Amino acid sequence: MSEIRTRFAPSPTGHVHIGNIRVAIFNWLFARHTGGRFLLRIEDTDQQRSTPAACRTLIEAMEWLGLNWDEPPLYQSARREAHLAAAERLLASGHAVREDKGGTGRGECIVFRMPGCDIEFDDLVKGRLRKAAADLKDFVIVRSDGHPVFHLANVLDDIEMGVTHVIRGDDHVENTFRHIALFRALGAPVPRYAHLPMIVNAQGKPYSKRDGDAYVGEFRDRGILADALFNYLALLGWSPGDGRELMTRTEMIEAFSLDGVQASPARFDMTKLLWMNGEYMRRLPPMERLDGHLRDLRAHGLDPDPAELLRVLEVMQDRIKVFSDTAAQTRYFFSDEYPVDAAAWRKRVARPGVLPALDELRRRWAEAGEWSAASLEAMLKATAAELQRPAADLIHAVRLAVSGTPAGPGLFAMLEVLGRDRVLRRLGRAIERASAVSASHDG
RNA sequence: GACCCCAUCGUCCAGAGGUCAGGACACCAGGUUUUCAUCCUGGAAACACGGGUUCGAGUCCCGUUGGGGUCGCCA
Repeated sequence: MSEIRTRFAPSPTGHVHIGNIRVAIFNWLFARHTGGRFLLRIEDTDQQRSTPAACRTLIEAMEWLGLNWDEPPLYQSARREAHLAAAERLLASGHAVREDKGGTGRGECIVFRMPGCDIEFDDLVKGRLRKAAADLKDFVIVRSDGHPVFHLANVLDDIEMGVTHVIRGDDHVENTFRHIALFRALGAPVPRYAHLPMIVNAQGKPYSKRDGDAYVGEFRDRGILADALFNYLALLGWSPGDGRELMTRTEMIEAFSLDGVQASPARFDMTKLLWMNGEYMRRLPPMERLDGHLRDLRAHGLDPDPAELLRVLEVMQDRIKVFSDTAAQTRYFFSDEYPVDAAAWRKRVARPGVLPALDELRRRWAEAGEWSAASLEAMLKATAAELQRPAADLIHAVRLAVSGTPAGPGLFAMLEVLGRDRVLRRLGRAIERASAVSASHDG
């Protein structure tokens, strides 16, 4: 019984908040670090919200993040009889009484009597916490409609599961005094407690429904990698102490300790998460990223051949930092319909002397024997030299003409992937458009 | 209002009485790159305030201010 057992005990709703999932991460890390067990309890006693779909959402989120549990999950709703039986025992032992609390006329409920002494405990992150008896009030453990209340169910299930360390959100500290009294009245050992500070939004305020980007599913949909989110969340309120930030699961497990947990709330910083996601992204082989990129492209009405996408990813290198940026950054590889940066166009294409040069280049590339990055580059430079223009002028113009944007991968690698047909077609189209514009200006 | 908790660069963390208060993200400047991203170099940037304790305080104590949590027959 000296084995450490932690648990994550969410009440399933359709959404899993990042604050909650971070609690799960800390429980998981602590269990894995100590060689203990990480358990899952689903507190599904709220009939309205705890739908099967909500439970599925929760489990999916945990699986996505790799938060595996070591024993079959306990569904709190299945424990009702046990909860009620325990309430009877508390009644019998005099720890609880039946009464119409507050005289509501709703009938009798079961009220737990606080022991009347001060209660204190050593919180693993906040230190010694104490509450005077006068500030501790009796509370309902079974409602007049016969339903067990959270406090009772929670404590009883922790006993049932043999939980040794309760790691939960800061918002539970006040409950802990009552829970400790309950454990004692029930004759069960009191677990150790660790209360994690809350995560607040960019404004430093507690998260509310109005805040976007706060549900685990939204991060996944947006293309954030599970490992990146896990790593980022683990670092919110905890650090290994030696400055390491990008860490593997193994490294985090090895370094994790509740001593290193911050007692003050942490602000969620999307920018840093995005940076971290980029770091994880670039370490991923293209083959492994394929699905994520494909999903974004399809969501934007593009459906490229995987082999072609692979070549595109190759030339894009680490420019795409989150899956959801894929279509925006690579559309021109898969479709002739892509936006054109008007300001850049004016600056690099609609310039005197550029059009004839582009036209000459198009003629030479049309007759090129070999369509490779190296030969294309050689031909462009030769052309520029002969026309006595800086190669950069042509390079920029061609880039705009074939991709519509001034930013992107190395031009020649890009041209090679684009292929001769598309490049010549777009060059032609660009020349046409540019001369039409300049003609109208002249007239 | 009562009870409790918290307080180091803009943000996340280091700092367990003696450090030029360190790192990361973001930001700014320069370099590399045909562009962008990457990469490299450099820079600006913090101990909330006031009292103590101490030879010495970001570190300990008290107060102030500011932020947060809880005060349900919700979980």
